[in-house]
Amino acid sequence: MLRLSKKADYGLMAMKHLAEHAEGGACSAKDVADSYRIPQELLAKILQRLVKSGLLKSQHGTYGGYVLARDAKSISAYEVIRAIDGPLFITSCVTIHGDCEQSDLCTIREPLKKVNQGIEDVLRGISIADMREEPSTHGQPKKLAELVTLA
Amino acid sequence: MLRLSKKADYGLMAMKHLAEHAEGGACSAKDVADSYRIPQELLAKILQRLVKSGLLKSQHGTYGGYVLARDAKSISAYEVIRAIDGPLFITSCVTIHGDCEQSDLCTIREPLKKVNQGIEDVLRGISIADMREEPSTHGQPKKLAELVTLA
DNA sequence: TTAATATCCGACTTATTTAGTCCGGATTAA
DNA sequence: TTAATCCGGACTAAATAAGTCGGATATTAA
Repeated sequence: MLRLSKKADYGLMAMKHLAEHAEGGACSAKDVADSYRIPQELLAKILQRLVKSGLLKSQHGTYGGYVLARDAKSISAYEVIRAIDGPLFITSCVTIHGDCEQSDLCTIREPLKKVNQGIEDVLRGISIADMREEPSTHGQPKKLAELVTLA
Repeated sequence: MLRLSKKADYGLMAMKHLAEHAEGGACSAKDVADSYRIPQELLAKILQRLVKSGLLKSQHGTYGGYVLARDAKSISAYEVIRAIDGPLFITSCVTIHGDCEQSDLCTIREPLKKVNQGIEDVLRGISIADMREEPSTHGQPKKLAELVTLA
């Protein structure tokens, strides 16, 4: 159903949390998990992946935890999601390993690649910092206009 | 992983097929299934949902089958996907029934709603007719530019 | 009227993916 | 040394998706 996994959800929440608590040192996985009632062990694994992808830095030991590796403005939702859930492919047809069995029969792969690119662009266009903003007060659009070209 | 279900894939393939075979009367589920090696019974159910959603018309009996209910240009990928997979929500948080258990704790719902809208716009911007076009020959963008406004 | 071809629809099984748990180990600060 | 923390693999459980089956109804051709 084109839904984000819970892991990605949790990851985005954690990233946002870390962005908001950038002052005051690192946050532990437990801190974050408790704040949002996320299973601690699960969140731990998610944060580990974000470290391996270079989006977070970790600090072992007492008073250790995680901090953003870069400025929140420069980290896109796309990067977070991709780090957690892997490559983003809207089609079942197209995978890392190449194309599906029905490859020569599938006629919608090319068109859907463009849709895929469009969605990727949308996700690239929003940063962790953007997510701190409160629901727009019906003013003019606040930030950026993404130009997505189809077909 | 933000992936389209196979059912949605199959549905789009079938819609495209029907668009290309609009002349020459209805196509049966079997015809379409055989063309793309889709399990016949499965495709049948998908086509039935598309009928219930008003995207296809069906004809019982010998030489019966399915035809598009409207012009291929006026049917968007979004409509097809939604008919098959139900409402499109990128967040796990937001469902038909309202918000998730962590509602008051979830801080990313609002930002993601905008992303969701952006993706919806991308999918609304491509029609079944658009999918007939062959991979672009690196010319200028062929069709439409979607303006997606975030944040 | 009968036979063949279709759609229709719900229940069911199986496969795959996602979510969550568990445990032992390594690192660091007090 | 001890307590807090990250690390990472293996595992189980839950949820979803994919596919199957059986029977009913509608339509057309012979």
